[in-house]
Amino acid sequence: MSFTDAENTTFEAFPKPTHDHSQCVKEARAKALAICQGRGVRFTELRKQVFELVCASHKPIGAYDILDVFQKRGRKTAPPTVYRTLDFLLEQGLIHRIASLNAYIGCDFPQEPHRGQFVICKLCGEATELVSHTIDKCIAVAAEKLDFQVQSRVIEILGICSVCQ
Amino acid sequence: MSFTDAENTTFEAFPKPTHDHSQCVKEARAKALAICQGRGVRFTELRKQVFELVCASHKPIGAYDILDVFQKRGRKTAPPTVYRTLDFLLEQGLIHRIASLNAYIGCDFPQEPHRGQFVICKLCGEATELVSHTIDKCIAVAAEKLDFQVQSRVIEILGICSVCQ
DNA sequence: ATTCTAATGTTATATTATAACATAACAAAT
DNA sequence: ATTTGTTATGTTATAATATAACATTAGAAT
Repeated sequence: MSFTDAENTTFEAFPKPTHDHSQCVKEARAKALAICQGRGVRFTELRKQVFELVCASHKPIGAYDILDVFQKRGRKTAPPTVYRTLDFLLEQGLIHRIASLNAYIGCDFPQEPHRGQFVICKLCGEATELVSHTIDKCIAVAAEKLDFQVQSRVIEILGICSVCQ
Repeated sequence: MSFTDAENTTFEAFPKPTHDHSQCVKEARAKALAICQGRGVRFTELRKQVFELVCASHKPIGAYDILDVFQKRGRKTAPPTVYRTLDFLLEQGLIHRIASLNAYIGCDFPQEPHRGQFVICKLCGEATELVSHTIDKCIAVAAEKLDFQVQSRVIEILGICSVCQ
């Protein structure tokens, strides 16, 4: 579910506990595969598995959490394998990194590469992606005034979600 | 130097290489001292020294950089000492943490506690603090729509500053 | 089949941060 | 000025996050 309000902010609601998450992951994987095929880059088994782990919930997941899962599955894996794979997924815009948590989350709008904006619940850990064109605009205005060339940005809003209040 | 534009964004220009930085630090230290006295918290020698190191430039500085300086000065210091002191300065709003760099920078507006918004040059490392009420407003609107209680936020804009272009 | 490149494996180590407990410095009250 | 309670700092160890450097494997393209 997503909105575009008067301020031109598009965002998803905190994922309802009731939503069919297996379906959610399935769609994300199909999208990711299509994007990779379209770009002529390989969505290997390893990449697919890491992507699925990242998308397994709407809570950002740490690199070492991913590592642990692989190791518990009996796959002997070292940190560089995980980090490289995360880097690939980041480059392709299939996931985002949450700097304030050192963690990773699936991108809800992978079709067009963009910088994520996130609302993150400190209690349940759920994170929601925002797309606020007003914020983008405001940043663009400030950047222009400073004659500053924007390359990337980190926008993370932390607090308590409606479910956890 | 600071501006407030039509979008209600207040910000400082990238510090001119010509500005009198020793004066800049001196003022910051006086302000910090006054704030601590006003609040009845202690601005100890250690805290003063860490604060001065953080304010020594307009580039965010890492905790271990601070540690190195202390050790080079012959003061036997361990990480917890530095981190605790940084935590104190953060709590008092005298410095900010830049999540995307794991680094710390002096706060330009310590009188009233706030969450920083930063523009950071990836080449020279200089960082400038923004205060955009438009961005704040936009976040508030989105948060209200999501029924989300904002506790803190991370806003960091990375790119190339006018000097480095 | 060969060759080239991209992907992954492997080992080691760098960087950032905190837990847990010990000591010291300071402030307030006797 | 001593005691007492509290805050600040010291100390040791280790946790958590991330990357460098080089070896091997798997795919793609000829």
